[in-house]
Amino acid sequence: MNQPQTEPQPQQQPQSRGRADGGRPARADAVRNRERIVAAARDAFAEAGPEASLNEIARRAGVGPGTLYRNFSGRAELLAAVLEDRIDTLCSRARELLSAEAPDDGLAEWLGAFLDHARVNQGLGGALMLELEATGAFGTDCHQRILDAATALLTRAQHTGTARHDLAPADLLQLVVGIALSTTHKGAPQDDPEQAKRLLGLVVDATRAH
Amino acid sequence: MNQPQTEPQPQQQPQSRGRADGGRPARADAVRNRERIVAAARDAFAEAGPEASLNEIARRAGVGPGTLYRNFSGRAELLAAVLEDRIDTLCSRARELLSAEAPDDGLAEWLGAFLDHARVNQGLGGALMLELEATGAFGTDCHQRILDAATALLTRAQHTGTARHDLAPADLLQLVVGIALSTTHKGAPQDDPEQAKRLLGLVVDATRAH
DNA sequence: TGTACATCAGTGAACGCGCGTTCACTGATGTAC
DNA sequence: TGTACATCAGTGAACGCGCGTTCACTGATGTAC
Repeated sequence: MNQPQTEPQPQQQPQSRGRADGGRPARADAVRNRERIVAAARDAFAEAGPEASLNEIARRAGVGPGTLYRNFSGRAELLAAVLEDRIDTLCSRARELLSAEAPDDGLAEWLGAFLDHARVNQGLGGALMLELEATGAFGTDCHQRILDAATALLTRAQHTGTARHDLAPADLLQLVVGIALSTTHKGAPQDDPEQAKRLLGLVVDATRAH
Repeated sequence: MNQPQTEPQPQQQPQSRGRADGGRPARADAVRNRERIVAAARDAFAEAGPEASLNEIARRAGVGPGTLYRNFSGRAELLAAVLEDRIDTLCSRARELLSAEAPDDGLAEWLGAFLDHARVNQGLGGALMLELEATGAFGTDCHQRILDAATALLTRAQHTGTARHDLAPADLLQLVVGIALSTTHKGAPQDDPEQAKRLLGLVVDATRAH
């Protein structure tokens, strides 16, 4: 029934971007640190996968763990930051390929790019994109944007190319994510990009009508 | 230069099977506990994936952690014990299907069984089988046996069926493992056996010559 | 331009947690008589 | 069959570890004058 005596003031809620919502421009060192954290996270996720230690990421970025938490609410948000520009790249690549000469080839090439993307971070890129983000706090954007890109390319290949009509974009993506996951081993003994390419080739073949 | 004072005697090295190498038959409670540990591990791996807590497994089996270590050198050996009879089943199924009427169908059906197997334990079954075992202490048996089964069925489908000849058994397995991995989500939000079946259908289609 | 000040990002020791693993001890089991 | 004994499987508290996360404090930065 009684209020806590020492209200420790909220503090510490993660800011949205480079600029505080209300007024002040962001401090220079704050911006720099945010960038360093994202860069460290990119490396760490690529090496150790999506479950890389957050303390380790902070250490690599040369900041205290508290600083990481001031900038990001947790792992999911950090992942999203890392994935964001990768996804931007994929989406604009899709836009280019939509005006490619052969729709089938455009689809195939984009799937190759998507596979490369999904294989970084030990396939987490793809896996979390399809899953964590859907439940994540910051919106379903990433997942949806990739799905939209795939849908556009596949639809075109179905209408003016030779892609089979009984194929859902989500299934196609899931299959490629599977290739990414199965070809990036846990402890990274040796991954095999050649095998990944071969497997993608099989999947691409499977998209053609009979 | 001086020897350690209290040599704590070796003790505790895991016994091979139900019978001690030298002489004595295994004690009744020892056999019972081993079985309970394997059963608990089977459940735990299925629920929490291959990284399920070993202490938790011991707890479920109603034994102390030390007992687990008396019976198994560690996670890998425990996994192998769990996988062993699953793999036995797959191999004998393969033997049956080798005399199936339509080689293509035999291959397709076995791949379905393999997919089911790989999806249990959150795809670990497949993943670790293809990887950990190769480096594991107890032999490359599991991996090799699965590969042999797949090779036999695929070879037959290539010679007397319609399977394309430029397809390696290992690639085919890897693709199916990928499906297993990508369709069994991390936190098990909802896995979707239907999607897994659809994806397998696509892969099976991809095995047919043009 | 130079200085005083308020803001708020950064710090990092510390917490609680569950993990894998060990080992001195206990006691159930099977054996010998 | 009944009893004494030796073996060795089982026990579980304890260890060290790294994790995610917190928060009282410090001090760099940008602003106002």
